[in-house]
Amino acid sequence: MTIKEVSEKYGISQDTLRYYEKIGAIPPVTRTAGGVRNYTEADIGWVENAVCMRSAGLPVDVIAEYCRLYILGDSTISERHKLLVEQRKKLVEQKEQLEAEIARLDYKIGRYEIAEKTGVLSWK
Amino acid sequence: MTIKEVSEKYGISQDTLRYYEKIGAIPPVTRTAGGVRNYTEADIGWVENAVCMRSAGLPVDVIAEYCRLYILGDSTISERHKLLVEQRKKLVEQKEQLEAEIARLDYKIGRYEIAEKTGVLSWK
DNA sequence: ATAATACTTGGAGTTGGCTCTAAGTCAAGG
DNA sequence: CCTTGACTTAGAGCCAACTCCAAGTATTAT
Repeated sequence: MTIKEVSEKYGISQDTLRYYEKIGAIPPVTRTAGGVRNYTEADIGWVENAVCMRSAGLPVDVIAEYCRLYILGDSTISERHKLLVEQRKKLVEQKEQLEAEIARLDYKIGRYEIAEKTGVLSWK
Repeated sequence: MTIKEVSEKYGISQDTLRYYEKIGAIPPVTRTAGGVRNYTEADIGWVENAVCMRSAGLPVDVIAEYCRLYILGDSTISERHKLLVEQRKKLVEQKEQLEAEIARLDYKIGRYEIAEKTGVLSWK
């Protein structure tokens, strides 16, 4: 698969794909004899991994660190495990923040709906 | 309340408080005769609003826009309502992204736990 | 009154994550 | 072979959200 196809498949720019490779958020991509990127299924799996992690807000350096450990082989299994658990914890915290803010907004929105019916906004 | 106290109360820097005021994410803060910030309860309410919204990832320009509309008065009630509803929608989408990624991580973490028990990591 | 500390401002610098540019190379159609 | 368009690189530029800095003013303790 060409960089263009992968870019379209995941809705990210070709620049971003090259950037992820440069910083190590995905391992070096397979190339043709001429040096052109030719993504294999495995390469695409790594792209998908990076895209999912980013869409949840994981920083690129964490993704790169995971990737680096993976390349180092089995001796890094427990480190990778630890990294994933840490990141999971952060995501759960973020989710709780989001839920709290959604609840806050719901309260405010409720007030606005009353205000629009009655013409009175009884607060700040 | 001084800027230092507010900063400590909410765990954000004095620089950030001044920055929020400069860009309009909070309305102009009450001052002493000498020009020193002296946060009233109302000012603190706005700070809390900004901190909550930011912690959920709402961009500062949206917070500033809400604040601007608020200052314009009752004629902007329906606009403010709309803004809140839009932002709520974005937060719900983010939350869904987070949940999906947490589930993905749980799957991976499960694999690592099996790997650490059996010595086999049966995948990539 | 004076020193030490906390505040003020405008503006420059930093970080993360892209995004764009320039100059050159590769691949397919005519 | 030659053109056209997609690809390559290193490196510069951009945006959001701070964060820091310098130079000056205010407040507090002695």
